[in-house]
Amino acid sequence: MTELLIQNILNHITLSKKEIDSFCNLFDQKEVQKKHFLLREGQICKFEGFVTKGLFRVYNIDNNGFEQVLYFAQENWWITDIDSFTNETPSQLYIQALEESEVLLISKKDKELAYDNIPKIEKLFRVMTQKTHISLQRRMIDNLSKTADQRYIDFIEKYPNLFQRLTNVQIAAYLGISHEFLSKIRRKIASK
Amino acid sequence: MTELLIQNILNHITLSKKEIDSFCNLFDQKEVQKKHFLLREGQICKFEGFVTKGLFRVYNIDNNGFEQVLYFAQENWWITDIDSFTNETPSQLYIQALEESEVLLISKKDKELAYDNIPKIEKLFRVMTQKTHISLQRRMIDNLSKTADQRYIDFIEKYPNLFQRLTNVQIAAYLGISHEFLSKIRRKIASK
DNA sequence: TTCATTTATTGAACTTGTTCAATGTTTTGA
DNA sequence: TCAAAACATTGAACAAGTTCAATAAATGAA
Repeated sequence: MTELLIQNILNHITLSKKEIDSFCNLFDQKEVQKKHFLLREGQICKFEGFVTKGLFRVYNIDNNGFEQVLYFAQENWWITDIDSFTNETPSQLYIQALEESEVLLISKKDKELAYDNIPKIEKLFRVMTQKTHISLQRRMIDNLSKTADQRYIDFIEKYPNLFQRLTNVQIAAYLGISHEFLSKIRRKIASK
Repeated sequence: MTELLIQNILNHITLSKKEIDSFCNLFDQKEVQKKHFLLREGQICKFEGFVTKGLFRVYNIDNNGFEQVLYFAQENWWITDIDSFTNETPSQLYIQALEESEVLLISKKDKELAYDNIPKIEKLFRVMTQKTHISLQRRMIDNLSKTADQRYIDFIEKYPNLFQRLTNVQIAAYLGISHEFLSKIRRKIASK
């Protein structure tokens, strides 16, 4: 199912049929079982992926064994550890399927091939990286300026769909709080 | 002084003399007095800047009037509100000189001109945006997983130079804590 | 120089969020 | 279908970080 991928690309830039085909052919489809990993800490992230089905979490495990979610990726989202992928260094992150999932994967070599052969691909990833950076910038500001209560309310409003599909443990790991405290926030909100 | 800019660009990609010249000519130099602003909340950020002298802070003011620093930019750093610049929407941020400073500014129009006329410029900003995104991703993980003590120690180690030039009020606003609490952290560290 | 402003420190009371342990519920996999 | 595992909630004690007010030191502008 590259139809979703094509739509996603055309959403960012315009490409000819030929260009689209030759780019999309660089991707391999992969099915990932629930709870299975696309990436583990210590591995070098050798792919960039586009989710066509299911849901992933990209997370860190800190020195005390607690997990922090960098982001969730559902259908139509891109997924990678850009740090490890770009610098070819061991990743600090885990990427795990939270549901039965499917991704289209492109290797670093093929991606660089595309940069060289299809000039607009450079623009595509320039624009996409800008957008993800803008999102992260907004999240950074929110994390610095808002209380956990407000971040939780914002999360539900911004990602109503993810809210349905995630457990509170996962949402708490994204908000940067313990799941017990999230439970208390939920009670407080519910009692209003 | 575009020499610093040229070095910065060549650090990311290779360009011919001609390409460098025609790109660098798109920048205008501007001097910014200490405490003066390059951007204020509500304005649309119409520039991307390269700092050749001095030091800036890019910060948010939240609903309670507290300031949070998104990043500092000293010599050899790029500076903009990428959100406002890209989407041409009113900025939520302030950009202020903390010292007598100088920047080279490029407008959105001229930057897009460069994208069209100098193909490698697309790669330049793709690579640069990737790098800033990687930095922010690391900071996000650190903010989610580390205590204020550790973030302060990391800051000193990572930016010894900025540490010298900044007040504790500014550093606290970057770490996301009150300056009083930073003072208590400093005492604790000093007493060891 | 001097006076005002900004910066840094401190303590006490307070708020936000964590930790731990217990309990009940839901989901899942064999 | 049934036992195990994961999930959600709660309370109590605790730790991390804030707020406010007071004081002293450093800086800056006239």
